[in-house]
Amino acid sequence: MSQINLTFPDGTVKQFDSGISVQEIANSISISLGKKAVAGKFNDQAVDLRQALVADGAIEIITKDSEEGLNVLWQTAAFILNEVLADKYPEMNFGEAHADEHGFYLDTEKPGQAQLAVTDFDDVSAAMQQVILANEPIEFASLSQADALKLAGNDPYQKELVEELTVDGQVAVYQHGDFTSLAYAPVLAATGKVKIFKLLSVAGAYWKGASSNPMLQRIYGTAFYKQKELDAELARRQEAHERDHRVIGNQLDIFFVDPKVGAGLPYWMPNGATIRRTLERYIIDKELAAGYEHVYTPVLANVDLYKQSGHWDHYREDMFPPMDMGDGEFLELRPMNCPSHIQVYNHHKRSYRELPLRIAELGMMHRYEKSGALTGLSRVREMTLNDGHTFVSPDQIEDEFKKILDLMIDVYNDFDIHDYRFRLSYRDPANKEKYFDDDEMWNKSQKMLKSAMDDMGLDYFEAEGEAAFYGPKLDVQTKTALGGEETLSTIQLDFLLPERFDLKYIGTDGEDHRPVMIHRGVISTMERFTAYLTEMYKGAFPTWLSPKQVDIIPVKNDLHLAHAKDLQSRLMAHQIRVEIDDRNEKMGYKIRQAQVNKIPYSLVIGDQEVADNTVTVRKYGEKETETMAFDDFVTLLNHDIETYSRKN
RNA sequence: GCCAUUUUAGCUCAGUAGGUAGAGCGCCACCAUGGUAAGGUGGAGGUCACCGGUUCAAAUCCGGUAAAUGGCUCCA
Repeated sequence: MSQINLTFPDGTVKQFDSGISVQEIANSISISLGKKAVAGKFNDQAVDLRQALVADGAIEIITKDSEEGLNVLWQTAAFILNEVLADKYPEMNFGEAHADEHGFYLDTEKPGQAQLAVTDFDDVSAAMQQVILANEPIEFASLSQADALKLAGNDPYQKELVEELTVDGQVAVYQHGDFTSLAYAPVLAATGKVKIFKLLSVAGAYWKGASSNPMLQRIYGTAFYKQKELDAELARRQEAHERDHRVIGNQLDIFFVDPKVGAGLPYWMPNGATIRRTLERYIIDKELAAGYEHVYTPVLANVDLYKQSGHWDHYREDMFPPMDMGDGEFLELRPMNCPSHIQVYNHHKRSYRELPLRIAELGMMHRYEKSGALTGLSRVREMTLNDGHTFVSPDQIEDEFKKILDLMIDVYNDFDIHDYRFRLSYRDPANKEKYFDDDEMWNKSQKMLKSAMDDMGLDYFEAEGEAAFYGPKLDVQTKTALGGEETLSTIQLDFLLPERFDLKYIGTDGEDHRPVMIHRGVISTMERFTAYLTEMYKGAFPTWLSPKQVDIIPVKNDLHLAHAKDLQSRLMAHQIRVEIDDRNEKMGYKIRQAQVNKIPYSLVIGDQEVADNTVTVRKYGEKETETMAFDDFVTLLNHDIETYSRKN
């Protein structure tokens, strides 16, 4: 019998008889591993425990309690869901079943009928429970492609999947009773191994993720070995909901969107406006210190400007339609600020001595986002971007790129933002028509970005098809409360617009030269950044950002209100945002209100405080109070604000 | 834009089977009230998203529109 060499994760290589199964390999290592094993990984590809191995390669055992082990459980739950639905609705078509970050999903289609709905979940769940209780083996088998196609019947999606999953004329499948499913990924060996599951929601999803394809009905669910784990997952979802900036934005009166005015056009209430104004002042000061010059440019411009920039050709579906002024002029709401800043650059003849020239603006722009994409403050149709365009000579690109990154990292530290990853966003080579057509430019600038990142020793990942139409980008990717990934900051290299607008500077040689543009946004749009911070802080903004910073609570209005008012005006003289709660309510009630509204500091003022010129301070989220001299409290506040309440 | 669901008081939600609306919180008033998470009583507040249809009668049934939510596609 021939032998194969298998490499284990720790690097050791062992020899086995060809045809050995993953389960047998696990057993050979230890009895406990054999028991805990739920699947294997062969050359980084998840495989069933019963898979026979006949070639050399890297092997890894996936255990029940690992993250990948959970995927096997989810895949099994999806298999059972698939089986139950196929039994209940013989005419139903099925797409792939998959595990994702928090559970599984299965794509379904009832041709020409009402699709499966949440109201069907009780019935379907009950049927799944029966399959689980029966606890019968799920067989792992291999069919010829012809047999598999026969089983797929009239289901167009299954037919396509059979073709895709065929290897050497054979298709791996799982079978339980009369039901056969394609093996998309490993499942457990028996239906009873799925202990706790829950169907969660339905949603539309395009077949193969292409909007030109039919839309299937996707059923989402999750499963665990223990009820406690499911409870924890449901609690996590609840916590995510409570963190959602739309929920907090409503509770704390930060913003609203009025359908009368228009979808995606948010109103900033005084609390939100205070946060925004604080952000704007902050970033402008940072930029001034970094050598930027701020401008104001119009949100409307002649459509010709965007024809010249290329937005008209490459970005039109995201733009509001032009306004016909009736005299041959067409005005366009700008979707980006770059052409405006180019006009600023071009307003004077420029010398190499002026470079890098850094133009910045809190630039308001309008993009016609698809209705289904709009989300609270994080995806809107009118937004103000912390925009900046740096014009550099080619030899200054790398240095300027690093300066911008330094600024970004500095700013992130001030906000205590640490959970993010860098993405190098390239154009999609298979889809070149979406981008400006200049291979050399793309290759050159993509390489340049990568080498600058390597040079700075920063971790990043690369993504094709994420570039802007005019050039590649470095994006900073963060997570929203609900788990979605969003771009916060971005730095983009642009060799194209300088060409299109014929930008020049006079070099040391007295000749004209072409500058390069770097587009950058550090704190994103005011809208998205506010949404992000709201979720990150869960509405408990650090003192410097908090709409209300201090809440003064007189113990008894008759006796202490006058003193409270005196304290208020003294704090206001220090630019502190302070309110007095002089309602006819008990103290406990007012303390509760201050906590519910997440005000950083509550001050209780009674006889003692009036007599000693002290304040009794309760910090948000803490139960203890501290009585201190008023002046010390002012010092504490100022320190808090000056350091942005950073933890480090 | 697409699929599904939803839309009732400022907010969160009830409203059973068609018979023209309720609660809690908030707001207002009065009473009570001296130390760290909800004192009491009363009151105001709603074209039941909008338009149309079925019906003697529609918050409730049907159709359309808009918006929101969950996803998909697309993006700061």
